[in-house]
Amino acid sequence: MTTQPAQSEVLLTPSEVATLFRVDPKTVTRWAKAGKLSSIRTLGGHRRYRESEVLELLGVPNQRDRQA
Amino acid sequence: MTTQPAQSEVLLTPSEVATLFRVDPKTVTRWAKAGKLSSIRTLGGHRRYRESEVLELLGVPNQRDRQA
DNA sequence: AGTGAGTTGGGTAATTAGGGAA
DNA sequence: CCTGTCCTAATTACCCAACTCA
Repeated sequence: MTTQPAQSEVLLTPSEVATLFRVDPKTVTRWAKAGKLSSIRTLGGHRRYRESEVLELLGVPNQRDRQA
Repeated sequence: MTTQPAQSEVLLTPSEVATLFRVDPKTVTRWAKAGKLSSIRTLGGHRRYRESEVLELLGVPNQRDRQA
């Protein structure tokens, strides 16, 4: 462990999230627009999603909260 | 490039499962509601089904349990 | 600087959920 | 007991052109 960025979060692209949920990328965009999924924007306006949040919604137990 | 982020289950839509079983999609929904088939929900409430589980129920030998 | 893939936006069909009755 | 169908409302999928990303 050397220089660990403060809070590095693994981000997923719209198509990656869409693949996980078996939906269209556009649907993921609607979820973000509806506030059901938090999104981070690139400087060009493209959306990125937190992997931890997506996996959580998919029902995949998180490593940090595996005591739940 | 659709990089696979994490181990993801391949999911099937209700109509796809219905086609495989030669039943109405509504029937698949009843199976899920009765707990006979596990389902994952999209953020909009639509159900998705695990391909591995469906194939298992169809009698297709699973690749992961091929040592059985 | 240019190319190809991915994303965004808006608009319109197609699926799905839910309950209920045959 | 199980399934297929009818109904309405909600969600999702595919169409386009323009922009961003790597």
